Amino acid sequence: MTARVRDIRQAFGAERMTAQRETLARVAGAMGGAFTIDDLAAEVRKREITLGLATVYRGVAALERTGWLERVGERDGSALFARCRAGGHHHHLICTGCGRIEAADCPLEEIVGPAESATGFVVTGHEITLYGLCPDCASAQRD
Amino acid sequence: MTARVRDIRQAFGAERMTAQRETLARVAGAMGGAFTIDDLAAEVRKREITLGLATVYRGVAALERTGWLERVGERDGSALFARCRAGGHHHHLICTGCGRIEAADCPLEEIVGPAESATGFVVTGHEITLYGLCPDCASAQRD
DNA sequence: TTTACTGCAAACAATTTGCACTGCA
DNA sequence: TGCAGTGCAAATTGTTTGCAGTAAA
Repeated sequence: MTARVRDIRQAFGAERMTAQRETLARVAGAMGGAFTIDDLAAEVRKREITLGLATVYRGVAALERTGWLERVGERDGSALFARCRAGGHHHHLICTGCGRIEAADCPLEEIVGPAESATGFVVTGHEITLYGLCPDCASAQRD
Repeated sequence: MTARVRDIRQAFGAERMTAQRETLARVAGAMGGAFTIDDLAAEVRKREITLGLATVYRGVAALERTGWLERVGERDGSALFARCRAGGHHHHLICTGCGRIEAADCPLEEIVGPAESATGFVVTGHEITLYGLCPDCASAQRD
């Protein structure tokens, strides 16, 4: 689950690599689910490392730029990010209980076609995020 | 397109109706598409009416509570709202050219069902946004 | 040596809230 | 009349930015 060294090295693409950025990529890669900037900063702090909040924001933005991280939605007004390894076109299911994230297939054709003909738009991209409870959290809630 | 009197009366459900709220519901109902709080406030101002910004926020929240308005996404960090047909699921198309937004019906079940059975999640909410070019921008781009 | 990255604090923008006041029901 | 709704301004909150110092390349 933890990101490998090769991944970390490539996380920032052609941009400059620093100790802070390595920490950022490493911790983000080990988060295991969707996380906010605050979650990430807290996790970094747990490792006894201090990073300026602005550095975290800028680092995450850079990781998003290279595609290493993906913005997958929002929670309580904060942006949610995740390292998603699923290849190809897909969307995300985010567990509102534990932040766990799963990839979901995209029923693109069934949505886009009708939408285009109904509105005259030419659809070039889209974003679909589903929120819910993963099996564990769902069963925990039933107790 | 303009909301009828009956609609306005029911917009706030059992909550108290005031002159400000009537204005709010009337203007929101006449917006024709998605709008931000700011758009709405500006439109109200055009009618030579003054409403406190907090009143607009609280009024929109109330309209959302009753289902009369729906939060449909965000633009430049501001929440986007729209008056949508009650009950029906739908998604939105955002024009990357001019920012114009259109709503279209959406067969949500076709996304949620398969996603739930594939992952074991219980889906409780969703965010769907399509990006593309509206007819005007699409033809402008061809020139 | 160049200049991108960092940290801090101040700046920002959207939204919320406290409080006294007003006016529906 | 009572209490929900209003208006203002101050407070919050997530995020961005200016700037001087530090360190990759």
